[in-house]
Amino acid sequence: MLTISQLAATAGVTVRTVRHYHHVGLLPEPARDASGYRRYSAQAAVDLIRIRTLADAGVPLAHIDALLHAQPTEFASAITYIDVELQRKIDQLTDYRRRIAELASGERLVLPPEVVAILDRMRSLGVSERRIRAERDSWILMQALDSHVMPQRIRDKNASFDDPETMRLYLACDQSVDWDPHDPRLDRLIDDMDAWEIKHERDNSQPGYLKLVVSRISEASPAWQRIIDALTYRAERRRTAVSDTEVSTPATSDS
Amino acid sequence: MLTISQLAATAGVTVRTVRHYHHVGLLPEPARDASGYRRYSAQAAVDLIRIRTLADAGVPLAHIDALLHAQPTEFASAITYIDVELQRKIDQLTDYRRRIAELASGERLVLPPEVVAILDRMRSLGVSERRIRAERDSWILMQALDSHVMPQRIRDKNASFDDPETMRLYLACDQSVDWDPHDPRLDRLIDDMDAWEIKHERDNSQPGYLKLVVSRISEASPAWQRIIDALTYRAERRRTAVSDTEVSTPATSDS
DNA sequence: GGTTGACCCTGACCCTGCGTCAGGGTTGGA
DNA sequence: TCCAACCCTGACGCAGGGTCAGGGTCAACC
Repeated sequence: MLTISQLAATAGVTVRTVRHYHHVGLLPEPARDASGYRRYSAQAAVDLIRIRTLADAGVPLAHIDALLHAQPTEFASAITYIDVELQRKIDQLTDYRRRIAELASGERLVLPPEVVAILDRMRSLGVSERRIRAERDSWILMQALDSHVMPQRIRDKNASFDDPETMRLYLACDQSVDWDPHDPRLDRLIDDMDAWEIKHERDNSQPGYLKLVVSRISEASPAWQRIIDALTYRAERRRTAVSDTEVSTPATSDS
Repeated sequence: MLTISQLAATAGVTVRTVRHYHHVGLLPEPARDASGYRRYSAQAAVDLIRIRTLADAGVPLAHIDALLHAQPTEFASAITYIDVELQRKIDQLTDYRRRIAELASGERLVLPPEVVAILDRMRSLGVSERRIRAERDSWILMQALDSHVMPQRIRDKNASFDDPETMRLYLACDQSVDWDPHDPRLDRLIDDMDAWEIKHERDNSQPGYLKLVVSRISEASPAWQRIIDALTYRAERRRTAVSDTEVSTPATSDS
C-alpha cells in the first residue's frame, strides 16, 4: 500500500494535486490507516495516471469523471475530439512562434501584407519616419472603422506611387514639413501642386487630393498650413470663375 | 479615434480584456471624451496587439511591460527564450497526443514496456484477467516502492515463462482458484508443485517460490489456501528430516 | 421627441487548478 | 531522545479573465 506522496510520485504530480482531486470528487478517498493517513492501492495509481493523461491533454477536471465512466463508443469519440483539439493547439502555438518572430517590426502584426508593402516602399523612397508613422496610423484607423474600403485605397496608393510627378510632389511635401512658411521653395511647390490638381481634376473623384495627403497633421506644421490655405484659395477662385460663366453661384471666400 | 470595442475587435480580444490591461497597468488609460468614454489612438492598437502577441505566447502579463521596454539585446534574448519554450510546449502536446491514444488500455501508461510485454504474454497464454490484474498491481507497487529491483524481476519472470513445466503449473494454479478444496485434481496439482519445489530448491535463492506466486490473494480462495497449507507442511517435514540427520535442530510444527 | 438597441461606465463576485502558509500530529532512523 | 521527513485540515492567493448588476449614452428611426 502506498502513501500519498508515493502515489503522487508514481503519477508525476504533487501531493496537493492528489488532495485536490479528492476534494473535487475525481479520485475516491481511500481508507485511512490507524494514524489517519491515506493508504492507496495500485488501482489508485492507474486511476490517477488516467486522470492526469486526460488533464494534461486539456480536458477540464469537471469532465474527466464522466469521460472515464463513459461507454466505449462515446469514449472513443471524445478521445478523437480531444486529439483534434490538441492538434489545433499545436498549430496555434506554431503560429504564435511565427508572430513572435515578427514582433521586432511594429506594423507587420497589425496590418495586412499589402499595406506593409506600401509602408516599406515609402521607406525605400526616403519618406520620413514621422510621415510613415502617420500613414501607418491612418491605415490602422481605416482598418478598424471601414475596412471594406481598404482594397481600393491600396490600389490608389500604389498607382500614385507609380507616377513619377506625383511621387516627386509627395516627397517634396514630406520634406517641406519643417520649412519656414516664407521659404521661397514653398512658392514653387505650391505652383507645382496646383498644376497637378488641375491636371488630375477630371479623373479624380474628389478634388483636393494632394491637399488631403498633407492635411492630417497640418496643424503641427506652419509650412503645410500655408500650402493648404493657398491651394484652397486657388481652387475656390477657379470654381468661382467656372460657376460665374455657368450658373452664376457665388462661392464663400475663405481668405 | 476608436472606442473600446473597436479597439478590442482590431486586436481580437474582448472589451473586458482591454479594461483588465488598464487595471494592471499594462496598457495606459487613454483620454476620455465628453461622456467619459475611453478614446483610443492607432498607436494603442499597435501596443495592444504587441501585448497579445506576447501573452498568446505564454508570457505572464506581469513580465510583458518590462519586455516591451527592454533594450534590443535583452529583448532579442527574451524572444529566443520564449520561442524555445513554445517549441517545448509543442513537443509536450505532441507527447500528450501519443499518450491519449494509449488511454484505452489501462496499464500501458503506468508500467514500462517490458512489464507490459509480460502482461501481454500472460494474456496470450490464457491466464485469467483476475490474475493478470493482481500481477499488474504488484508490479505497480514494486515500481512505487523499490523500482530498482524491477530489472531482475523482469528477467526472472521471463525465465520462468520460458520453462514449460513451470508454465504448466502456473496455469493450473490460475485455473484452480475456484475449485472446491476437496477436488481430486487439487491433490495431483499439489504433488506436482511439491516435486517442482524439490527440483528447484537448489537454484532458487528463497524456497517456496510457487507458494509465493499464489499467496497474494490466497485468503479469497479456499483451494489456494489448501495448496499453501499442504506445501508448507511438506516443506517443513522435509526440513525437519534433513535437520535431524545433520545438526539435530527441532523445527516448530504448524500442522 | 420618444423609443429602441447597441454601446459605454464602475464595481463586484465567480471560475479553474492548483501553490503556499499555518498550525499541528506521526514515523523511522541515528 | 531527537530530528527530518512525512502526514493532516483549513484557509487564502494567483492569473486571466467571465459575468452580472445597476446605471448612463448614442444614433437611428418613427
